[in-house]
This record gives sequence, structure tokens and C-alpha cells, in this order.
Amino acid sequence: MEHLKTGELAKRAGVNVETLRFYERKGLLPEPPRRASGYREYPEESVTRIRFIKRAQELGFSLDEIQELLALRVNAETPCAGVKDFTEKKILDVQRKIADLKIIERALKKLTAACPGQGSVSDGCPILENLDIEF
Amino acid sequence: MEHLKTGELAKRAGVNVETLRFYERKGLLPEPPRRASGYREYPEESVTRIRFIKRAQELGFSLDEIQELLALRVNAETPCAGVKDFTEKKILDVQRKIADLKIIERALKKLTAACPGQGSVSDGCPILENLDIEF
DNA sequence: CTTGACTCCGTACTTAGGTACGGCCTTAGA
DNA sequence: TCTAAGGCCGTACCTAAGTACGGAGTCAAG
Repeated sequence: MEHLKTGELAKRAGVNVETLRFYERKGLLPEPPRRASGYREYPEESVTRIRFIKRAQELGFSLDEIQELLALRVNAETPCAGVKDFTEKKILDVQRKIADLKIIERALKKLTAACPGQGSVSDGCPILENLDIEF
Repeated sequence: MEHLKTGELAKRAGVNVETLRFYERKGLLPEPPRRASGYREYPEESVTRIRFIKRAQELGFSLDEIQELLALRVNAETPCAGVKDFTEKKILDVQRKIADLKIIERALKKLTAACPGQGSVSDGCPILENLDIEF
């Protein structure tokens, strides 16, 4: 199977059909070729594209930022220096996110570490009162 | 200075005054004591609380999730086991985020690594066509 | 003791990111 | 070949997360 219709793509990528149209309008998903009837014919790769978008969202990127990320592999007119600058900024961005998530991870681990998993919080559970997250 | 008025807190935390009222309505920010006039008097810690909320958002948590995270240090009635379960799920969640961000980081680094930072993309810039991010 | 900046509150508006609706058209299978 | 399931489009609607408005009360510096 080489081509996908909207419904198939939507199902495979785990999104609503309308979301595909929405992404297309937004320029996140390139307009696919159409058959004579007007039906869209998506290539297989669209699945990973969509999934990348969804995952990047969960990582705190807005659709606009995601578009910029995706543009990196496509756009052939931007001056190289600009691309490099942008990319380096994004790397810092990502590194900060990783660092902060590690702080949160550590805080959460500290919580579970001591917890017996039984009894009720009020008397004895050592998990709480220890979630100190500072940035 | 022990107490903060809404405007002061807002400025320190870098958010709009209205956002504070909004968070209060949502239960993300506990209702502070009021002076006789009705004016809110926030404790200093509110600043870190707000900043935590903002940062957690940037890391891809919704306000509802953030509320759950914050609830961990406060709520004294939930059964310990439930708390532990929730916390462990969140840890996995966070670890997945970190892993995926690292993938993105690596992809972005691969881009800059080879780029001279000059010339235009179309002829010669090695950055592009190499951003292969798969989940 | 006034005046300008700040606060209160309820309510309305905005933006991002989708979802749903509905009328019409296409396709594929019995 | 008829027909249900699915596609097309424009438009309207929805939720999350704020932002703005505006009339009335409060505070503090001069």
C-alpha cells in the first residue's frame, strides 16, 4: 500500500481527520497530490510526520515552533547562518527542558523512594511534604 | 517585605495580574489571606509556585496535570498507594519526555555540527536534509 | 484630605488547537 | 448498478489558558 486516504492516515497516526485538514491549512502538513476526484493521496511518510508533530507538542513545542523545526529539513532558500543560529538556540532550549525535567524526575523519585505504598498519607506516608521543586 | 499584593506578585513572577485570579479560580494557587479591605496578601513562596507552574507548562504539562503534581505535597487524605502509583506513572512520563528531547537534541546537533555558518542553503549547506526525527 | 495608582469583582473577549456539521460527490463491494 | 462508507469543502463550534474591561472601593504620598 503506497498511498493513504485521509481516513487511513488519520487512523494510523491516531488523529482526527479534521486535524489533518487543519494541519494542512496551517502549513504543517504539505498538500498531498490529489486524484482526479479531488481525494488526497498521502505518502506513507505522512504518518511519521504527524506523529512527530503530536509528540513535539507533548514536549511543549507550539505548532509554530514545530513548523520551524520541520522547515529545517525542507526550506532551501534560507541563509545558512540563520539556520545555524536558529538551530543552536533550539538546542539550548531543548537542553534546558531536559535539565528541568530531570529536576522534576529527581523530586518525584525522592517521593516514591521512601514510600511503603501502604497506609494513608496523613499518618506515616513519607512521600509528601517533600516535593520541593525550584527553578 | 513579607506580604505581596497582587500587582507585586504578578510582577515578580512575570505574569499578568489576571492570571493570578485565574489560577486561584482554578485551584492552582491557594486563596491567600485578605486584609480587611479585601486585598489579597500573598506569602513570598507564591512566587516560586507561579514560576513552577509556568515552567511546567513549557515542559508540556497542562494546568490539570500541574495541579495533580502540586497536590502531591499538600493533600493529606489520599491513600498512600494511590499517590505512589500516580507518582510512578509521572516518572515514566517524564523519562519518556527526556528521552525524546534527547533524540531531538541529537538531530539538531547533527545539523549544526557540519555547518560552516556561511553561504546559502541551496548550494552547499550540509545542515539540511538531515533532520530525521523518528519516534 | 486629596488624588493617582492599585485592587476588587463579574463578565466578556481572545488565541491556539482542534472538532463537528451538513450538503454534496466518489468509491468499492455485494 | 445501487448503496453504504467515506471524502470534499466551508463554516461554526468547542476547550484550554489566559486577557481585557469597567465601575466601584482602597491606599499612601504629598
